[in-house]
Amino acid sequence: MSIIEIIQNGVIQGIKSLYGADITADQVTMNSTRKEFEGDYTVVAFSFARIARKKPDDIAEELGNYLVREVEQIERFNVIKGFLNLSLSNAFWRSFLMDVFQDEAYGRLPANGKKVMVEFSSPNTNKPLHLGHIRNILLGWSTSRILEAAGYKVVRVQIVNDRGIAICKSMLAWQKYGQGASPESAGEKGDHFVGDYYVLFEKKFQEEYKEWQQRDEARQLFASHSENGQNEEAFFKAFKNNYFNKYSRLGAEAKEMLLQWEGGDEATISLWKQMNSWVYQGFDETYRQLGVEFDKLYFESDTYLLGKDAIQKGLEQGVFYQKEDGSVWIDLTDAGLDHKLVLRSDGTSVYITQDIGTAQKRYQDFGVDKMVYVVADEQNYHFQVLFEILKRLGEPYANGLYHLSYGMVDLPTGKMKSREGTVVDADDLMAEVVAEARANTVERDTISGLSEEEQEAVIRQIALAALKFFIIKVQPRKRMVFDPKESVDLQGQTGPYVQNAYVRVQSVLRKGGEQDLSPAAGYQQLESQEKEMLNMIYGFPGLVQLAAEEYDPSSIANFCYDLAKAYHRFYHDHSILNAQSAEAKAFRLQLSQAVANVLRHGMSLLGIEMPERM
RNA sequence: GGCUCCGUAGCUCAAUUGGAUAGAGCAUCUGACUACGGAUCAGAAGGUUGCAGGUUCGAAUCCUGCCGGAGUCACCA
Repeated sequence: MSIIEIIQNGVIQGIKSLYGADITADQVTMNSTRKEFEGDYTVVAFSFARIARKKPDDIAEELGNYLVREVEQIERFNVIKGFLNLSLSNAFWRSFLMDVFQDEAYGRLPANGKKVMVEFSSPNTNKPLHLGHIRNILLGWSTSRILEAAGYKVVRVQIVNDRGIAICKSMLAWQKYGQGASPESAGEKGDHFVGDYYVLFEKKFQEEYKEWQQRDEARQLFASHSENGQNEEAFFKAFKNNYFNKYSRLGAEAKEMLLQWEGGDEATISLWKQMNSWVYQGFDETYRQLGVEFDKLYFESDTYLLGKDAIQKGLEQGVFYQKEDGSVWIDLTDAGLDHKLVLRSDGTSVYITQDIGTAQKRYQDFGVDKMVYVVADEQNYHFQVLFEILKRLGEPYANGLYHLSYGMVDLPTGKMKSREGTVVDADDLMAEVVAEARANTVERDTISGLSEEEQEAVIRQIALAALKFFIIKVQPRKRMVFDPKESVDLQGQTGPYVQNAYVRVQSVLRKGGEQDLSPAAGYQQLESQEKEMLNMIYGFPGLVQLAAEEYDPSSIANFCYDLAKAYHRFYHDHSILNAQSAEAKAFRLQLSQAVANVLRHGMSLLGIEMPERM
């Protein structure tokens, strides 16, 4: 039983014995005592005022006396304005520390026998990954790590959007203008190489469009279609898609290519495979740099026809209804949603059809209890609809579906816009933070004793810690502003700050960790800062549980920062190796080790590594 | 326009899910080791938590109404 439960039970029994009332554990509001007061845990007495028909202060006083008398671990209490602050005994903290300080897996919860799938990244194959993907990937990866630590078996997947008109544009541009070039011949990463052809297509298309706008055909269209007062520029901007579909030569060629792809044309398929394989090589490199991997990749080219069977079955069950034109719909108005099309009148799929089929396939493949989709918040409505449909189809995993929705990443200058060239490329960004970390490390000259490779590894660890922490510390739901200048900061509330606390511990342990730590058992007067850290460490497993339940890695990041901060302060205020007694020294070495373990574990849940020196 | 999310210090973010005097970092200013790593620590300054009501012993948090921002409302993905 945790100390929190022990206290809660004590309170329940105390209320019973003092006032003859029965209460439950969730009626006992408890939290860690705030730093400015003495104590470890605080029980709020206000809620008992009605039951006991006494003033909160009096209740707290009586309850405090009861708890000190009846609960072994509680040693003292004080009452301030209806808050009962409880101090645990030094013996309790000492034995807790003794139990955990060598446990590197502390915070890992026992296996719960459940399996969860986490889908993240899910890029298109026509251009390289950017900052938005990075937030997605870091959220997906850290969430999957946290779920693992909370006892789940985790399957990491992505759905690769490898088909459609976009990749055809890249293919067509390469075919027309590429002259047989390859990433090798161009000396370029595969995903960037293919992305360049996508951009080239857009450029050529714009040129074609501009030229067409001067022709009679276009002039007449503008004259007859332009709404009252709409100027030429606005008209042609709005008309772009129409032009692509009905008039453009390049558009027609791209669409023709898509048809050939769908028809299984050999040359087209072979070109498609070639282009995509270049892209995958590029993606793999980016994933490797970020330190993430997947258990299984789903490709849209395999799944885009899935789901039709499910629609048919649902139609028979009456979940869906068919209109006269043959299109199939679902009425979700009683769930506060809308009518939604699930199959076109020509019998072809829409996006959601595919998602239904893919969910079913995944369940067949892995038999998961839960599925988490890491997708930006622009698709909130889509996932509400999808989950409601899967529920009505009676899918066994329907209650375990979760859309891990996250806000878009903005730049200090505003939104990222590909057309304005403000999109922050993932590879460029990583190179930038590494360069910054390298410059800093060289200037500090702290690790020049290490080999070249070791130095480079440490620099990368620092750089990625800065980048990852900067992004993960923000709650997923919130939109965030990404300032590239701040993301390479290595001081303050940053990943390297947390790493530095860990590195300090390692340095101390190298100098004094070999000795016998058993005198720690005789350490009597714990400092408040020591208890503060122990209290935080004590709460770590519960936080892992909570972070898993709420799919919220930011809480782990903030915890790591708070613990590192507490350690930095302690380290400054108190001597460890030159402590006043052998008991204090041993205890502090244990405590340092415990802090380091929790920091390393906590940061590993975010996909952040700890260097031994920095 | 309907629905959803967001609004906290100049800036970037917290706030133990309704608890105590709303906390950190950055930026600004001032300090700290003849000491275990200064990527550190301490201090100053910075707030009507968008606004107005309501519920409550207690509200940044819950309810209502406004204001501002974002997203979405395709036989697109």
